[in-house]
Amino acid sequence: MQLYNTLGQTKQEFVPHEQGKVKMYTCGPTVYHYAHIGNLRTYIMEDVLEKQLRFIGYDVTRAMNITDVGHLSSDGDTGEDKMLAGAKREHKTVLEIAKFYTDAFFDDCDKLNIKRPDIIEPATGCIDSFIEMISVLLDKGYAYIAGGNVYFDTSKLDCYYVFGNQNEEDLAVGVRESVEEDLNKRNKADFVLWFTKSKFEDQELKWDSPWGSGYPGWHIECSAISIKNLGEYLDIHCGGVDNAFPHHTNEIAQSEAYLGHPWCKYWFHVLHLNDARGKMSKSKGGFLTVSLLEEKGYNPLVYRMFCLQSHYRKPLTFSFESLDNTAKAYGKLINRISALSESGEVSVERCKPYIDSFNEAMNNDLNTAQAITVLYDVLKAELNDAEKRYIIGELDRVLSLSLLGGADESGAPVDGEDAEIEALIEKRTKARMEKDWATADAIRDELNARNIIVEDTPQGIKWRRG
RNA sequence: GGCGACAUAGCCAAGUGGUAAGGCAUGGGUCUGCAAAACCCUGAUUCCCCGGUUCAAAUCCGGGUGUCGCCUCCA
Repeated sequence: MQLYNTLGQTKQEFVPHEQGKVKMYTCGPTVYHYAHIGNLRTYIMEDVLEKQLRFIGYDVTRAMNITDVGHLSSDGDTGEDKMLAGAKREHKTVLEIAKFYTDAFFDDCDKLNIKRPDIIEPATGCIDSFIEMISVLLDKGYAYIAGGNVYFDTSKLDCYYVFGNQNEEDLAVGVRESVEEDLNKRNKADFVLWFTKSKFEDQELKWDSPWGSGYPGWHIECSAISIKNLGEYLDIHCGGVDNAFPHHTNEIAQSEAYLGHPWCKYWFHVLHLNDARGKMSKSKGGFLTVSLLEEKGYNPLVYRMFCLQSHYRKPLTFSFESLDNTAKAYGKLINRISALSESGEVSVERCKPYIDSFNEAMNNDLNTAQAITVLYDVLKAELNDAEKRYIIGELDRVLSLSLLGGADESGAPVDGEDAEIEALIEKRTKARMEKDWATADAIRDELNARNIIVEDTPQGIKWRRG
């Protein structure tokens, strides 16, 4: 498989550290608010990566953290911790907030058919690992204590700026308004490993450490959780582009200083979802969530398809015009697939070329837009319906667009409402037989008003929820 | 100021030197009591601009322009 690696900024052949096995790490959400659909774009693309790796035979182990502490300072450093601000806003404790939004995050993932990582670790459960790692960094001379905090000393590294050719002198400190320079730092790029003194004095969660009561820095979490669960050699580290610097750069610095050898070989970064104003972000407000899309009548999987039609390394601009476009396309696709019968013998031999071309697209740096066109090729192909269903089912193991409709059908048993609809359809059929078009159309209008779509096909009348 | 990504029809988008995939929308047609669905047909003399290399460039090189991101909160 060819993958673009931010480390080196080129497409490279993917070769895991241990043959046949892939260790994958994902920077998880900060659970102080709902995830917006831009956040979810990253998780969708990572999900596709993981599933494609499994599809072509790798044994994948994937871990993700839940940030319920640390790197939570509020937007613009207005003096409140994000988790604390969330807690105050909703009159809950920090841990209650974390639990609530963690659950909300996974609900959204479920709706988008995003598989749970094998390992999910909240940061608050790994404090001992952070302390152990920081202790080693101090012992090895990669860290120092100043003003009550423990800092990582970037000048001890041969190469700090691993993702590009930056010079430390060019770093603009405090570019953002209201972010102040930390005078305890020996070098501009140094970062905090452990806080005991911070501008957020009312930190709700604190832990004892050799350096005093405090809480972990913003970057140590991912390194420690990854090494603890996936070992000393990581194959793929994922995240949104905005994490490349400084978060991932710092992770590499501290992990390799701690381990004493190279750590992660491939860095997979997903570009942002933009709207007319630029990057969608929680701090700007007006962001879209999965529930909001549902309220507007969109199936969340339409958003998944929207993401898959683009490439993960391209900025994607969101607009309702584009989403409507995809909603239409998705509806048509599902329609065509559900019209397929179960008849015919499946010849794996005949199906193979389509699966091959799907893999060819996907193994070329996850060309999902190209991979989706295989779906259309299959529908048009000279294959029997059973074969088409078989191929689509296989491809959907990676695409996860519920193309064969499983979830919907099993989740909607015939209930009272269905029986009532069936009765109305029956009545309309009778009217049509008698050429009583007025009655037939009236019934159809009534059903339409209840969001039921009625279609008169040569095979009989079909109905579905719109 | 420094670093990085992106730029193809109304929209989403493939394409990595050989003469512009696919999807949605549009228009026309078949079918139909009508509608819907389905199916068929219909689109860029051209790939942000200007140079260069080549028999041949959307694709390579040089120089611009524009949009977006990062430079210690961010997916």
